[in-house]
Order: sequence, then structure tokens, then C-alpha cells
Amino acid sequence: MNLKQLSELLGLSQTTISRALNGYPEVSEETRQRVLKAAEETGYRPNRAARRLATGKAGSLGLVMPISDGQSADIHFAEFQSGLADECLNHEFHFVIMPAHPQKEEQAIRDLVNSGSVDAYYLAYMRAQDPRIEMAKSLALPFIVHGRSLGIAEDYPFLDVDNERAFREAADYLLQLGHRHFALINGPADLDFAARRRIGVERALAAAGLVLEEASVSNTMMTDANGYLQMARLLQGDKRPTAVLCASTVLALGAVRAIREAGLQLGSDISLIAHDDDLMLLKPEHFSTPLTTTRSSLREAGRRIAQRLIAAVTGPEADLPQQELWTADLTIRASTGPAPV
Amino acid sequence: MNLKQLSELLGLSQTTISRALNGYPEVSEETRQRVLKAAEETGYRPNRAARRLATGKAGSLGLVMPISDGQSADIHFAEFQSGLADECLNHEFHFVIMPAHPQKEEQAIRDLVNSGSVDAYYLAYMRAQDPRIEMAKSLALPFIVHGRSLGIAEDYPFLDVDNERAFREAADYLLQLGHRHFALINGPADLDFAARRRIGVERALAAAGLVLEEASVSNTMMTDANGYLQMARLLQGDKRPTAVLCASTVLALGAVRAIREAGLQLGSDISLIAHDDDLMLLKPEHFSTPLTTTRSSLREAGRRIAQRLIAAVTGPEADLPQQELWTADLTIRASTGPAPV
DNA sequence: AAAAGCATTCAAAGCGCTTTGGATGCGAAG
DNA sequence: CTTCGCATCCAAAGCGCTTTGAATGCTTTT
Repeated sequence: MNLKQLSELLGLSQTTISRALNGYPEVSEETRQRVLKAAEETGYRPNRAARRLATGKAGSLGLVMPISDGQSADIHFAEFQSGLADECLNHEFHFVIMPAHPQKEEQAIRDLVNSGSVDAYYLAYMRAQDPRIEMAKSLALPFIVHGRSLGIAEDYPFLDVDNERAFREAADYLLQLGHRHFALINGPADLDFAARRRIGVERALAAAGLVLEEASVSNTMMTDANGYLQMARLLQGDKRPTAVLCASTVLALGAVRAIREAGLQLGSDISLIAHDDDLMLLKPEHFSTPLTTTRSSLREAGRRIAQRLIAAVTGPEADLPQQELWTADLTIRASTGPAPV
Repeated sequence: MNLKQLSELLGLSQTTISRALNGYPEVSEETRQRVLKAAEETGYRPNRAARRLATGKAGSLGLVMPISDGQSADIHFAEFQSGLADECLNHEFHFVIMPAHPQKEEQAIRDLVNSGSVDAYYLAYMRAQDPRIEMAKSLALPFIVHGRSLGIAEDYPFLDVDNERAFREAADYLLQLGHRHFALINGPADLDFAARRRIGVERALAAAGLVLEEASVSNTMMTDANGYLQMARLLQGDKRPTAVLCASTVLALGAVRAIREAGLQLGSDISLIAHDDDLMLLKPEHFSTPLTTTRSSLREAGRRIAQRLIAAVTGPEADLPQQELWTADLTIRASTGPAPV
């Protein structure tokens, strides 16, 4: 069932049907009702491709999904996506996912935009001095960066968590508890958020006259297995840390296992703070020793990004580059305690 | 940059450009090279909406994402999706996700199909006698059901894991080990795979003259927290099970924690077999006591479904309803042992 | 030398929608 | 009675692509 058929069915022009359906005023109320009824009964749905062609708007957001062998099926990505979807639902948007290898992301974005299948898009997994930002600015479609990119002027729209501050405050707290030997189980080194988290820890330690040793930092994909491996490695080192920061509860899951297997007690022998993305799957309060965390909901971020993107598409374009920096909450639980003597 | 501009640039007709780009034979090799070069240089990308309108093919798969408060951000969904994306990447497809509340999924599918933004789609999270199948068959777009639907003739294309058999064999193995008290920590009761898994356990027990008590079965979303809760509940009951089957390693994660907290030893006091979807995030061999599992890769299923869907779109349509039933592998690890005396 | 075959190229139609720029008919205003 | 304004409606153009049916110019065939 298409517009033409519907118009013939009703004995009206396509123009009138279109107007009636889209709420334009130049249609009599009686006609509108008749059209609405017929559309309902026939199950008519406007063809999105045609509408897209005619209006330039498609009602969809785009995102590039990194799909290297390790990075894909990332629970963090899924959590974010679920927030995005939630908001999309409210506005009858859907979203288009273009899978791409990390090296080809730039091309993927360009393709996605040029192919005209989305009205707006978002950029994530930012790296330092990320070239995608410059490209996005040149591309004339609304976009938002999730995260930021170190080494680039912040003149683009973004939404980020203040990772540096979160980890600085977490480290500060551990310092207050008397800890002197720190370790950081971090995400991939090239990603912006990981870099900032490291900086946060380093600053806190520097203020206390301490240094974060290179050997005390690990950069891996944020999986359970890697958390275990890295923690096990740290525990075998000559100066075992008493304070560990984890970039994700997923990493923490493995790390805690390694700690337990080593016969150590979380919260006394060793203190651990994890960043909590508020994953549905894995709640820090459900760990056998509830985890002290810096918390910021990824799902909420997804929701907010969808909101802003959709506003940019549907609303007036009067926006300057909007920038939001969210603060993570430090929540004290049982995994942190005074440094052992 | 669009076709028209490119054609003016080259002094050729749009027809010729289109043919050159799409590999039709009626273009001289010289011209083709010239076109290819120009397209490369100008970064020309055909507008997908226009192509969709002209050909009826859009190069995209559709999927409806359930987005109730509990079900979303499901790691299982993400894992599947990553396989799907992987295969899409190889064929320059992308996929369109339409979020929908579970009650409105039927409408969502209809909309997705009628809106013409996808060439094929897949159905998941099937329930018993699921009405979506009948609807899909009436809709004239290729589709595949991931899973099956109990109580409906199997005359639709599907890909499923033989859940009944997997759990029957798992239960059989535990019976061989001498276990007599079983429990099943299952997924949501309305979902087909959960029903079949339960049936599998029941059949195995029935063959040994045993019955799976109602109180020994739980149906919840498959999260860590629920696994913990349900296991804790089972351990408090009057006849504590010695053999537990878990519908996911995610559930097992919580279950194992509850077991440990109760001071019980996995593999001796209590045996546990989990279904392993081969999640990147959570490997059964990385549990502190490696888990015995029935294994079947969700990601591989995603890849296969994308493959078949894309084949149905691009290739000849000669296919009868293809049906694949995969067998899960039973892998024995340390979480199972002889029943305690 | 005329007809036929072939390799290239093109103009134009059409996909299903929105939107511009009229038409039409009517009662109110001049 | 003519003119204007207003409320409704419509024909047709256009979005960017693919594809049909023809045209063009050459080389072969008869």
C-alpha cells in the first residue's frame, strides 16, 4: 500500500493525503479524519526511503560499531546502545549501525553520512587527536562526540564524563586511607578515557609526592579475563600494590577473582575502586565484597546523546557546540579500607 | 556530490556512470576506469535512499530490539549482534535497529518492513505460539527466526540450538555422576529456549524416574544478580540440590558467588553446568572453578543469520524454508563431580 | 555497396514521497 | 456586480538513483 493507491482509494490527491497525515492545516477536519481512518485500516506506512529522498530527513541516527576481533560485543557498547534505543523509541527514530574495522572508521563515517541514510550520528571510542572530529565538522550533518579527544581544541559538541576528576578523587580517597602503592588496571591505551583516567591518578599521586610506576599500569580490552591476568601479574610483582583502580567493573570482576585466589582479603589486604558504568549486568554492590566505585551511567549517556541528536535534527539549528561534562559519583563500599601496616 | 554532478564533471550520462560503477558490461574499459577514478577522487557515494527507491534493495538488515526495562542492554543480544555486524561488514550491509517494547514488537516489525528501510530481517526472543511468525510469513520480505516457537508448525526458516537436547544431555551427565537432586536456574519462562531447556531436563530426569520440582526451577532475566538470588534461595530450601543447571554463564556468575558464600565447594558439594553462549566477556574456563558447560556460540549464530539473510536478498530466491538446528557441545570442567554421599 | 551485427552511449521514465504554485468555489467586502 | 480573501484541494516538479528502449558510429557480412 503506497500513497498513490491510498489516494485512489479515497478519491483524493496524494498531496491532500500527505498533508492530512503529516498534520498540515490546509486540510478540512472531515477529510483528515477520513484519511486517518483509511490509513489505519490499510496499515499504510510511508516509505522511508522515499520520504528521505523528498525531505532529506530519514528519522534515523547513525553509529559506527567497531568490530575488531577483541573490541566487538562490548558490553559497554551494548549498555550505551540501550539508552540510545530507549530515547529513539520515544521519537519514532531508529538507528543504523555500520560495522567497521577500527582502522577504517573514518571512511565508514564518511560513507554513512554520504549515503544519506542517517540524519545525525555520534562518534565514540575517541583517541587522542582523533582525526574523526575534524572530519565530522566538515561533514555538515549534526553529530555528537561521546567522550573527548586530548590534544584537540574543544570546539565540537560532546558529552563526556570527567574521567580525570573521577580517578583523581578515587585516588585521593585511597591516599587518605594511607595507601602508598598504587596500580591502575586501565582500558586500551589509545582511548581518550583511559588516558584521562591515568592522568587523574597521576595527578593525585603527584600531589602526595608519589609516582605511578609504568609497571603498575596495564592497558587491555576491558574483559573479565584481562582483569584477572593483570591483577595476577600485579600480585606477583616485587612491590605488590595495596590500592588498585579499575577502569570497569568488568575488569574488576577478574581482578577480584585473582585477589581471592591469591588468598588476599579485599578491603583490608588490598583496596580496589572500579569505575562503574552502571551496567545492568554487573552491579558493584553484588560483588562478594561490594565494590567502591566511581559511577556514571552509560545508558543515561546514550539516552542523552539520542536526545540531543534528535533535537538537532528536528528542532531549530540554533545550537552552538553544546558540551556536557558529567561528574561521576564516588560511592564507598566494602572493597576499600585503610592501608595495611 | 551526486550522480548528476559527477556525470556533468565527466561529460558522460548518468546511465553510463551508474553502469560503470555497478560493474555492468556495456561500458568500455577505458570509460570505466575514468569513472572509477573520478568517483574515488570526489568521494562519491550513491545515496542509499535513492538506490533503495529505484531498486527496492537497500543493503540493510533489520532487527527489532526489545527494550523493556529489564531486557535491554542484554549481553546476549550484544554478542549476537556482533556476529551479525561482522558478516554485514563483509557484504557492505548495515543494519537498522528499531527499538520496541515487547508488547509492541509485532507492530514494530510491520512498521519496519512497510517503511521499506530493510531488505530482510530477523526475529528473536521467540515465545511459544508466537504470532510474529505468522505475520512474518505474510509480509513478503525474507526473514529468519532465531530460535523457534513451541506449538507452531515448523514451516518457517529458522536457526536454533537444540536446547532440549543440550540440557537433556547435561542432566544425563549429572545423573551418571549419581546426582538425584536437581535445580534449574532458567531464563524468562515465556521464552521458547527456556521452555525447551526445562523440557530437556525434565525428560532426562523422567528417564531416571525423577521429577523436576516446581520449586527447583526459577525463571528470571539472565543477570548476575538474579543468578545469585536464585541460587541463594535454592540453598536455603529444605532439600538443597546437588546438581544445578544454569541457562547462562551470566546467571552462573551470580550462582557461583552464592555457592561460595554458603561455604560450599563447587564440583564436590554441588555440581553446576551452565549454558555457555561463548560470550567474549565471560569465559567459563576463567571462573575460579572452571565451569562445565553446554556451549554454542551466539556470535556464530549472528554471523550465520546475517549470511543467510544477505544471501536471500542478493541471491536467487530458490530457497525453501531453510532450517538449521545446531548442537551444543558438552564440555566437562571442574564444576561437576560425583554426587556427595 | 547495402545490410547486419556489435560495442557504446544516452534520454527519459519511474521508484514513493513532499512541496511549490496554482486552481476552484465560496461568502464577505467594496 | 465585481473584487478580494479564505478554505480546500490538486497537478506537477523534484529528491538521486537504476533501468528500459533507442540512437550512434564502426566493423563485418553478404
